[in-house]
Amino acid sequence: MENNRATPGAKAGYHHGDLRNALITAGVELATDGGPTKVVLREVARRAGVSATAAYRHFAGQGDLLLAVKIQAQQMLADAMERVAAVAPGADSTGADDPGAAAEQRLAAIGRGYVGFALEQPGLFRTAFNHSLFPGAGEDAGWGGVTSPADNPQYRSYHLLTEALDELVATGRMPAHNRPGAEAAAWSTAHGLAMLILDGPMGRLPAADRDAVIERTTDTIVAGLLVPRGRPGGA
Amino acid sequence: MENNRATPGAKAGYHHGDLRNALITAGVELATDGGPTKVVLREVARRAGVSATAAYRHFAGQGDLLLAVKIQAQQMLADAMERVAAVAPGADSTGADDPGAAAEQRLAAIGRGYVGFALEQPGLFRTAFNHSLFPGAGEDAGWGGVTSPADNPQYRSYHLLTEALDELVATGRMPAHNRPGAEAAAWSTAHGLAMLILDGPMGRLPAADRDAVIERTTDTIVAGLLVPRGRPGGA
DNA sequence: TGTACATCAGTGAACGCGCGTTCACTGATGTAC
DNA sequence: TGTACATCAGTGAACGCGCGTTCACTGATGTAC
Repeated sequence: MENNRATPGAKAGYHHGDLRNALITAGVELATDGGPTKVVLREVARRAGVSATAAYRHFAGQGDLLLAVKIQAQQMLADAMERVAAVAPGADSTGADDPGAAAEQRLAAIGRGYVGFALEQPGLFRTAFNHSLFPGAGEDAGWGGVTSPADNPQYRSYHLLTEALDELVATGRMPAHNRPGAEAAAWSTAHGLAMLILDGPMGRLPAADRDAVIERTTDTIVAGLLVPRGRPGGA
Repeated sequence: MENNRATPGAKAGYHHGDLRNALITAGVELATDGGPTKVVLREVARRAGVSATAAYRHFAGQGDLLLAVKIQAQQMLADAMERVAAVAPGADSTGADDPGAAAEQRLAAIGRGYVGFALEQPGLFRTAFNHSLFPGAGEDAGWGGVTSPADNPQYRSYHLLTEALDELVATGRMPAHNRPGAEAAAWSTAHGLAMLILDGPMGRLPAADRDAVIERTTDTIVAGLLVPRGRPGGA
């Protein structure tokens, strides 16, 4: 295995050139197989071909490094979802016979993409949602508020979800009064499904059963989002 | 702080009498404030007023001890849900004007109980779902299959959920063809909601907003469970 | 009821481990003149 | 273009820490006779 030098042709020397990124990459490697607890400063430095001390030129400490890896994992989740959404029907809002149905399928695809990433990359998924005990009490550990704008790494995938839901309203397929809080409901269901499969009681299901559960759960939450419900204040 | 002796009046001696349980109790204490990573053999033994070595008379090692604590945390979650369910309308299936509505409220109460436990006892909740890396690859780490019977510590709360869903069908409020997989959908939504509040982007919401999100998400998944959907094989 | 002895459930010292972090240092790079 | 020097980005040895676990041990308990 080669050291992760800045560019393949760059002469290997005392100065790395892009050590910060190389360390993050090595950290992501470790997170990929083993999750957040494997992201250990000394091993990350070792993988980058550098002394442990060197990491302190680029990160305040292990917690800071792990936070950077966490944010990277969040971005990789967002990338995966964008890839899925790009393929889903109605991605460009044109050419669909039934724009409402297309938006609905798009929402379901986003959910499947989310759960799919979690199952294919459990280490990264866990890292993205790592509950960091030590980066400072009360801190956000990589999350902005749910409604915060674009420098939140999760914002891209959150935005995908928002768009799909908006389109469901625009096409008349979802009642406007169902719209508030819809992101939370959709996201919660996908997230819980992923977690219960990874670490919970659904982890032992045969693959076919598991896929059926994913399908039915997706159908259920989509149905709940679309069906007219009592307006706020009603029963 | 006293050593955790078997019984208050028992004479403190060389032999503890109920050390296994005392160690689990100390482990639960640590898990309560700090989650699973705080459940460290030496500290558990210290809290029980005993040498670290003594723990090896009762557990194979740290992983085994943590597993026992995890199972205890699962039982405490089940207890909390039973408490909530006992208070919910229709708990005894009698005396309700509208049994269907009662069953629906009961389901919602179970969900709120689940999320409530997670928010009130985050350390225990995380411990109950701790992804243990080392108790042996391929092992279950405290979960039986979703359909397995009563020696599964989670079975009690799972059973509550099953009963509520069955009753929704029995009262005609939920179409029978919605029934399969309904546990997974309900559980996933509650679990994801809890997780996203604890470790995810919904952690920063003001309490009022957070409660509103919980309410709307609950409504959404319940609506999805109740509304007639396409039968398997349909679109 | 008393005694010998096996077994059980503790003790405490010691081990090795890998970690995060600090320290004084040094080689490489860039800039002023 | 060349040289002096400040600054930057590395090195490697060392520290203390708390952990899990092993070891030889010993006090307490229970049982056979």
